[in-house]
Order: sequence, then C-alpha cells, then structure tokens
Amino acid sequence: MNLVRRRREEIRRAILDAAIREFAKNGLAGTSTQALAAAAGLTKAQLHYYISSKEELYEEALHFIVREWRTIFFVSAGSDDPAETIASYIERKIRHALDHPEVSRLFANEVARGAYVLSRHWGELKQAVEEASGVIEGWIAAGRIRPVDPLLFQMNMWAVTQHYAEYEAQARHLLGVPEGTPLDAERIIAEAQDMFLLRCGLTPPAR
Amino acid sequence: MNLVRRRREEIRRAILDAAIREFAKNGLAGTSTQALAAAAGLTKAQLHYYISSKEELYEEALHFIVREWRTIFFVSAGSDDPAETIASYIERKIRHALDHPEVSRLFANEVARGAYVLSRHWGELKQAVEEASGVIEGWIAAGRIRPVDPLLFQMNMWAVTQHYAEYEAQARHLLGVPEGTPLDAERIIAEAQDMFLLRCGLTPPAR
DNA sequence: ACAGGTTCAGACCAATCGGTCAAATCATTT
DNA sequence: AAATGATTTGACCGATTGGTCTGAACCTGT
Repeated sequence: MNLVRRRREEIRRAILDAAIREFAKNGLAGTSTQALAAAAGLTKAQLHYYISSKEELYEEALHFIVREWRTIFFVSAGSDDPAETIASYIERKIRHALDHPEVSRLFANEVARGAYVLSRHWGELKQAVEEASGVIEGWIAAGRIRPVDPLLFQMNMWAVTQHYAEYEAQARHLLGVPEGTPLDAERIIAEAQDMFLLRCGLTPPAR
Repeated sequence: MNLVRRRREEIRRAILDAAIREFAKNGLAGTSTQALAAAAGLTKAQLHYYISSKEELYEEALHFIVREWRTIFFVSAGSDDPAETIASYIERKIRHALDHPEVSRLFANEVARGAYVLSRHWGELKQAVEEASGVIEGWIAAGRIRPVDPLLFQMNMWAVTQHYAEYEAQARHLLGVPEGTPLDAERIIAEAQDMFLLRCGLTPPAR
C-alpha cells in the first residue's frame, strides 16, 4: 500500500538526515554505520536493509546537497539590479548557512579532502558559476558596477557566507553567543552585504 | 649524545608533519594510527614509542598551529597606516593558506566539529581578536576608515583568506589550474585586498 | 484464515582499530 | 669488552569496524 511506501520514504529521509548530520561531524571515515543507524533510530542491520554501503550513502548525501543548492542559489536571480541581486544572494546564502550548518559543513569537509566523491557533480557547479560570471561581466561592461574579478568575487561571497556555518563554534565564542541561542543573522548579513556592495562601488542600504 | 637528540627531534617533527597532513585529510576519528605511522615512515609500535595516544598527538598538532599563528598573524602589525596594515595581513594570510593548506584545513575541521579539543586555547585567540578590534575602533573614531563591525570584519577576512586552503580543490577546478601547478597567489591577494580596503573606504593600490 | 512478500533483529564474519609487551638490536659510555 | 640505556620489532590484546545471514515478526491482498 502507499501507507507502506510512505513509511519507507520516511525512514529513507531519516537516514539521509542522519547521514548529513553524522558525516558532517566526523567525515566519511570517522562515521561508523553503528553511529549512522543510531542517529536514524535504527539498528545496524536494519540500516543495511535500506542502504547498500556507507560510501554510497555518503555520495547520496552529497548529491542531495548539490541538487538542493542548485535550485536555491542562482546568482542571476529575479531582478536585473546588481545591488538587489547581490544583496539577496548573500541574505539567502547566510540564512541557509545559519539554519542548516550541517549541510554546509559536510560539503566543506568533502571539498577539503579533495572532493574526489564530489568531482562527478562539478560540471554543473562550474556551469552555474560561469553563467553568473557572464552576468557580472555584463554589469561591468555596462558600467553599472566597479570592475571585479568575477570568479574570485563569487568565490569570496561563497567563502564569507559559508563561514558562519563552518566556523559556528568560533563565531559563537567570539560574539559571546551561548550554545542555545541563534547567531545574530541580521548583523552578519548587514556586514557581508555592505562589504560586497562597496566592493562593486554600490551604495549599501541605510541601516 | 646530541646527535641522538637531533635524530629524536627529527622523528618527532616528522610525526607532527604527518599528523597535520593526515588529520587534515580524514579528521581525528578517521585517521588510524597505522596511517599516521606510515605517513611518518614508522611502524605503528615505533610511533607509540614517541607518542602516548592518538588524541594527545591530535591536540599537540592543534596547539602547534595556534602557537604558530599567534606569532605570524597579528592584525596590528608594524605600520600605523590602516591600508597598509590590512593589505599586509591579507597578503601574509593568503600566502600561508596557499603554501600550507593542510594546516588551515586541520584547524577548520576541528572548529567545524565544535572545537572541543581546541576550546582550551580559545582564550588567547579571543584576546588577539579583541586587541585588533580595539585598533580598528581607533581608526573609525579618528575618521581614518569607514565605520565597520570590527569583529565581523575580522571574521570575514579570516573567511576569505582561509577559503583558498579549505576549498583548494574547488578553486583549482573553477580557475582551471591543474593539480601540479600552484594557484595564482597575486590574483587572489589583489582581489581580496581590493575588497577589504574598499569596505573601509580606502583606495586600493593601482594594479 | 492463510499465503506472500516485506521488514526486522541477533548472532556472526573477517578485518581493522588503538594500544601493549617482552625480547631483540642498536648506540654509547666506561 | 662489558655494561648500560635508548630504540625497534613482531606478536599479541580486547574492542570495534563494515557488512552478511538466517529465521522470526509483520503486514497485506485474497
């Protein structure tokens, strides 16, 4: 029945969530199937009924993230206005990093290791980045923004927005925010937006 | 004799290097003592003659990094000129990231995991950051730079400079730089300097 | 009520884990 | 040359690893 199918999909979803959380914490090699099973509320044998191997689950989790990001973050979004486009991208990206830090951390960990598993999905990533580069170059040619290295500009936006997920523990400590309460998203977004807009010779919104 | 002592220190240094490399790749849990020993050119038993446990070696590696960084990176360096201070910090930081990416990666990995091992050394880090915040606030008060969130400004510099170590694989792919050749340090430094100087309302050097 | 497949759990596998140990080897001092 | 300490070695420990297998429990359509 489809009640059975729904239950199965719930379990698979729980496994994927657990995988992202656990792999983000200790990496591929550092995460045991035991720990994965426990985090998903299953026994080890039960987990292996749903997945075929740890490596495959790892790759599936990464693939899931890439697919999700591809649909959420596209620099050339909506408006044609450079300031609005950049500001909106940064806001969305930082909010995502603060709300789902494990996702960003898993991705970062994989890239830091050399991204061998991820390399299969790099084609789409490069394509998206080059599309955005085109948009930015258009802005420069039209004199709408100060000249910028389009690739590095994007990488730096990525660096800053990801940072608050990867370095959450450090940010907490430096900003004096205890474990329970969330980081001040507005403050972080404002500073990041100001920075990248000023880099482009654009006027940041009054605060 | 001291030839014996030198030999012992050579081995300990080889172990530390191997530890940084291996821990950076697979994290604490994901790195076996076997792999550590092999990377240092020793047998497992021999390794345990020099270290007492994997955890302790891990902590030692982290402590080494913090100590090293404390002496290399001090934002309030040399000159009193904001532009020069910022530009020099960024250059030093990015060169270090490109030359010793494993170091940055190990640190990032530990922080991403929650920095439980590192937390002991966070006092000194916070102190250094707050000193720098004082310097920056002084610049703002004197009207020498555009108002900035001093803490977030520093965190963003950290984010960008670290990024080219942590995301080296991605940067290689996007910039089209094959595995053997180094990334273009000048290009990366220039873009980063422009960004942070413009954020402060300062004029970047002509290129 | 029963047959059919789906899902589950416990025992189990070889391999590897971090770490120890005693015996052997090496280098150095006397 | 004998004695002494510093190193190295391979065998070994119990625990845990990723993964399998079997048989029981559980649904579900008839």
